[in-house]
Amino acid sequence: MKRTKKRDAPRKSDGPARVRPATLKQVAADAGVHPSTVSRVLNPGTRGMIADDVALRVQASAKKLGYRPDSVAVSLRTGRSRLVGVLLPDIANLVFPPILSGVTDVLHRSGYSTIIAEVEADRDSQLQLIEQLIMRRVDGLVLATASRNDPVVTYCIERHLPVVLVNRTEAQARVSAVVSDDRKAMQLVMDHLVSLGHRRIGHLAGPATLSTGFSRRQGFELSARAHKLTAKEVAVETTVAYAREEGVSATRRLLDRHPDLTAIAAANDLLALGAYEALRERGFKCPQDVSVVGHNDMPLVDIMSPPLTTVRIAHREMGSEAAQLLVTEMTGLASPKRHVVLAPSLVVRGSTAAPPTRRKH
Amino acid sequence: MKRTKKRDAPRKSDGPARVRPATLKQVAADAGVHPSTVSRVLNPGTRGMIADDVALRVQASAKKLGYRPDSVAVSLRTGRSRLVGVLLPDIANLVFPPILSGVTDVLHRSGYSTIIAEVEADRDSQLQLIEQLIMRRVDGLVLATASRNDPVVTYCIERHLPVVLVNRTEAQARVSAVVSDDRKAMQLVMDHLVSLGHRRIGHLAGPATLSTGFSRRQGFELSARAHKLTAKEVAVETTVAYAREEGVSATRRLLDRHPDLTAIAAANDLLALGAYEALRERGFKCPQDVSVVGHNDMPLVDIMSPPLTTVRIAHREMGSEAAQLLVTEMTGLASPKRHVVLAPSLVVRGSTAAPPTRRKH
DNA sequence: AACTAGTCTGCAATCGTTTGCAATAAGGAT
DNA sequence: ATCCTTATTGCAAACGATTGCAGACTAGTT
Repeated sequence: MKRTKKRDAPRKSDGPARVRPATLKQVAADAGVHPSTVSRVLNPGTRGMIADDVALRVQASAKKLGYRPDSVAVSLRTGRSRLVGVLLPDIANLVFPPILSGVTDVLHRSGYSTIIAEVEADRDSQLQLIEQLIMRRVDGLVLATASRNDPVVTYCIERHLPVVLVNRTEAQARVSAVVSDDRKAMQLVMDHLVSLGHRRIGHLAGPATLSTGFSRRQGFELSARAHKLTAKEVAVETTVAYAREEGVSATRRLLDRHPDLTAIAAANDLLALGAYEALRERGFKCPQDVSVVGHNDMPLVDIMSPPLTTVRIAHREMGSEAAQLLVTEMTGLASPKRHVVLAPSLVVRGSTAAPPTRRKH
Repeated sequence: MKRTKKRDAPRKSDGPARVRPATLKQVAADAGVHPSTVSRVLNPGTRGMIADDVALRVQASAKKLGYRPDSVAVSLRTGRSRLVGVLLPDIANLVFPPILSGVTDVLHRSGYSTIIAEVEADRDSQLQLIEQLIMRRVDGLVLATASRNDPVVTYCIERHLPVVLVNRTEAQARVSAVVSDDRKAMQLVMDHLVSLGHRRIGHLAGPATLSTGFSRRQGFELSARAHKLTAKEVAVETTVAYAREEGVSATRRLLDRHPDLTAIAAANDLLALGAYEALRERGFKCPQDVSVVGHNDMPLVDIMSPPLTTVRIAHREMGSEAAQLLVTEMTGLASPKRHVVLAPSLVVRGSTAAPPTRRKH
């Protein structure tokens, strides 16, 4: 008995045979042309090379067979994957979902898929993760994790991998970034507090390694000076992470050192909520005794008691803006590193009021 | 002048030449062996085929050149991508980040990357998205979006694509799923309320199309019957989405129909927070006049006023469990569809108390 | 001494596209 | 009629890995 060299696919059925969609070759066979012709018809850039009648025939076949290009093969051949990596410090932090949402929305709209990774602060694990993403040939990266001096950014620059920073930026301006105007934000906060009559104001600063922590503190100090607050009137306590417990302990320290302050400007809503706890614990009422201001206007702070006065940042827009930047940067061409600074706004709610006329002991 | 056929790579410099890592062939050349040998050395499964001395030499070369397998090429050849898709209804919903976190954690640990997509309820856009993921040859899917009768699940089954549902499940049990015991949870809630002395209890039900909405309502009704509450004593209002405003309006309707109820069991924390608002609006105090119970124990509900009594679900564990299931399912072999049901627990806080002895008018 | 069995490694095809180059045909200019 | 463009399509080589098959060599058996 003579064996045909190759009938169809021998298809050794290892497990449930995954149903594969039609391939270029099959479409070509159906339309009676060469695979390359099909490719050219289907790619907008080369569509013009092919005569209209042939193109129509090919498109018909493609539609008939339900052809979808295999993006893995495309990636291999072209070297671009239409994948971008998004690195987040903490998915569970309420600030990031809107950013992420904005990022993925724009990217999907531009035909990119996103690989999302939550990374620890640990540098080595970060680099390892980037390695993996590069292995997957991501076309670009969105970093929401940048510290003011970030080795990951350096690494990407060396690898010529397009990167956009979002929310946090680094000290040097080596790559594009989209951030909120943190200094300006603190100015708004201070203007508000001072106009209410506060002069003894404390600041719960974020980590100094992050641009948000650094710049907000700077904003606080500049603004304090602008309002001619003395060194005795203002106080700063630094935290090592944006977390409620950090806010609690930092507020305690603040109150220990300055028992007579009448307002606290926190670098972050979670810190502010921590302040709520610490104040309650010490028997202070907010806002009657001490006013509190947060930062970020994250979900639910509007229904705390008291509703938190805070700085609103257009997080979603921040994300979509960053994605937009990345898309233009990935399409090659010149890359004029851009820095987009979004304007924050103050949302006044119930946690700020005029300071008490006399300090209760 | 004679042109060398191909010196190195002609590398037409379109933009900044992306730095490519070493390839198999280069390692092979360095070690003086055939590429296939290198492949065999580096893949644990075939490592045994190669003599130890050769293997050592190859490994040395690989390390020296910093070789990393190109996963795109691997995908093309093997048909598996080590990518899984994760579909979420709403990244900004505080319930999903912990789930996501659990999922990605386990998957990364197993060498998978995750493509995360936020999808609209719209079925067509969902299917289109799945199409895209299949195009990318994802090895499996985690769905946090399942409705009780979900076309996406059907689609995946037809495509023989491994799927695991998380948090929400479908009415039939065609695929593996990890969910919380929603009926049991409502029983805990009702036991708590009844033991406090409540009998006139309202339920803010979630969408009936979702297993959570459906089962929690069912749990409520079964439990009411078990406690011999009459049809007049209990009331249910359905919402069309898990959102605060929905909670507000549904609570209004509930109070309109049953002005004398003393407790509200919500199918979700956001609905419960909506109830807070509606109650305040009508001049009812929680928990003095009306007790409220939520569901999910999402972040921050512990510092609301009053702190919300709610059902705690191990969301992160739910995610990691689901990922685990998916991993075993993706490794092929037999796939014994499993249904993991996690036990919920009641967290009693300040929003529940004994009913008022007399109803204030 | 010949034959069989067993190790180890190389060969070459393949996954599904894209793309430089060559080939063909048609049309216009001379 | 010949030559040169120009438009259209096919050919075949990549991209970087995996893998069935076969060849070479060693060792063991009769």
